[in-house]
Amino acid sequence: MPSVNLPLADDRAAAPDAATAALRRFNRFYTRFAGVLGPGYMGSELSLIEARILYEIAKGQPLASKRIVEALSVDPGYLSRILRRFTQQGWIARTRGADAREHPVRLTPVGETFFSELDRATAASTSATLAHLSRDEQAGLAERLAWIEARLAGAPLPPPAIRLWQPGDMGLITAQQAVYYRNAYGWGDTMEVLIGEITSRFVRDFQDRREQCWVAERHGELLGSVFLVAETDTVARLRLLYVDPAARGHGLGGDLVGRCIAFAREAGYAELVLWTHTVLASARAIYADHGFVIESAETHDEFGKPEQSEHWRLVL
Amino acid sequence: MPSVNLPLADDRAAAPDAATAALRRFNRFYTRFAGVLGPGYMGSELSLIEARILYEIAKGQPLASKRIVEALSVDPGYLSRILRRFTQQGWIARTRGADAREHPVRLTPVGETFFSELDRATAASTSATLAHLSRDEQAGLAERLAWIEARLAGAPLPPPAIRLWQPGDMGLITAQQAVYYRNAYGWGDTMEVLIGEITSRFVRDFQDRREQCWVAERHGELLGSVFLVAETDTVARLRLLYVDPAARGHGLGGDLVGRCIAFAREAGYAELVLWTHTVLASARAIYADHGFVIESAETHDEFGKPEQSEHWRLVL
DNA sequence: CGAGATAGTTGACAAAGTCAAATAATTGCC
DNA sequence: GGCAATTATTTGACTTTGTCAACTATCTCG
Repeated sequence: MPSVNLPLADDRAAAPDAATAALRRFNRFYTRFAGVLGPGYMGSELSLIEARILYEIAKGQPLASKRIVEALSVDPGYLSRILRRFTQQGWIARTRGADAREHPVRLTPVGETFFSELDRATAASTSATLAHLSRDEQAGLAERLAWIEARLAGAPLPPPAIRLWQPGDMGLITAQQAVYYRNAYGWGDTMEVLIGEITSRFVRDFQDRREQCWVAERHGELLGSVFLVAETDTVARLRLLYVDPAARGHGLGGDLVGRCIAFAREAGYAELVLWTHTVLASARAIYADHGFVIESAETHDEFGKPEQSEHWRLVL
Repeated sequence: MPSVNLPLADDRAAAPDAATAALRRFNRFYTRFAGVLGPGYMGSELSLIEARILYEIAKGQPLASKRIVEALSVDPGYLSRILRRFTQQGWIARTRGADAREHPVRLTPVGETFFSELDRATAASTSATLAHLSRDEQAGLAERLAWIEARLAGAPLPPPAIRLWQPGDMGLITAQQAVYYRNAYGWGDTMEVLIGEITSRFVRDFQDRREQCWVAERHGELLGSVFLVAETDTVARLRLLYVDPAARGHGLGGDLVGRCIAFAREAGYAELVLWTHTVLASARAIYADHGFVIESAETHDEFGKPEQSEHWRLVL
């Protein structure tokens, strides 16, 4: 379910701290929403923290208190008492760690049973919340949650996955690049038409063994793409290389070009050509890195304003 | 920043309760994330609940305890004590309501000052969390939060907004319809090409006064679209009417067709024609409702399998 | 070996939250 | 109009939750 990020005119008019307001609003909403699920966790006798602690133990198995304190930022003294209660319930047992200061805990069989029941009940309750959503909406929800978590956590994002094209990709690619080149370089509607024609033609004339399109995707978001099309029997053309600004600087463009070159060699082409523009500095750097050289240059006016374009070639 | 929901092959392979797992995971993440902001709210002396109560009062001004209890599901006794503390602090004053059982509270000037400082501090802190995100990411975040809140709250979704097309829409429309017709009717790649060509041509030959495209959008999601293009001087053609399954049954398709008809009349066309398929029952119903009648029908094989198609006409 | 750090526990509290009974006002019903 | 039932809020008497600092048992490093 890939989507593309298209900043549009009306978004720009929005207040600069609209995002702040949105997050605060969501915060209010979610504390209430989760709070409904929360106190007296899922009808069990556990409080939310206790449930979280049990979850950490179940996940980490022989787990020192210290780890729980770190993971949940709970007071060590408080934790100690909770763990004693768990022990009295027969859910956990203390073990000896390599370091004898630690008294790692693990679930007893009774604890395993209790936890798995709790887990199942929680899942069922969450699932019920989601029951009124359609399959597509559920998938959309999961994707959005992952996206949000990644950004808010400030955690390093996973590298985008590169895959072959599939139906639906062409339109997204067209939209993404058209909007990007409009915003970044002021290239007009003709650009959108041009890209649309290239992608349409690609699907129409697609030759399995001699042509290909690669797409980079992360959390359902399109982050880059490149096309390799047959020009003649011996010449292949690389087209529409694109890397989203959000994904630049991690070698994604190079990866995509690398795939093209490898594929072109496999397919038995003698050379690989491409057409690009002088303003597209980072793309040019990638081409140069991979051994492409400029054959010729010319200025044209197809994008609504004059641009210097260049023809590059790589002998395979 | 519209996006489209494209259910793809690999998504279908995902476990049926992937969404449940995702929500539970997010729950764990967000309680921790919000918890960081939470206890000892934003460095103020208030707890999270106290801050929320103050927020409700500031928002609702003369506000009966009862309302707060409802909004926040806090214990009335507990609230009573908190309100007494607020009164002692000089932040709020009790008033008499029309119903003398109620003792609505409102902020004193001191309270107003205190609240606005707290509010500013909270906003600043939230804003700081968002500082490492780009403009686009912030906008994307806000949209996703709103989307999620709407689904999880189970609140009635706002009706989609209908607007005129803008750059980038064409690709999204193409992708959306291509994927939909593939999944729902098994129409193949030619369909994607066909739609892509129609949308490309629309942008290329766009005539401001005689042609138009309307797009329905909600929370950044494309939910429907329709095109009106000039066929001859006196005949206009309605093309590519589409309403997302998620938005059906609320008259959106009718609205879109209505806009086309109104525009066609304005623009001075004598008639409006369209081409559709017998399997597209709901679209056909809309056309019939708006006075279109079938002129002719034929079977063709352009979509990868034989389909019965129909030509409809409306005299304006 | 011994000083200083680390993991966990305990005692003594403070804060947060709950529940039922009490109070004051209102509504509905004859 | 009067009285029982209901509603909004408060209060007392609790329990639970959470905090902080002191304490014990180990470990680490020179």
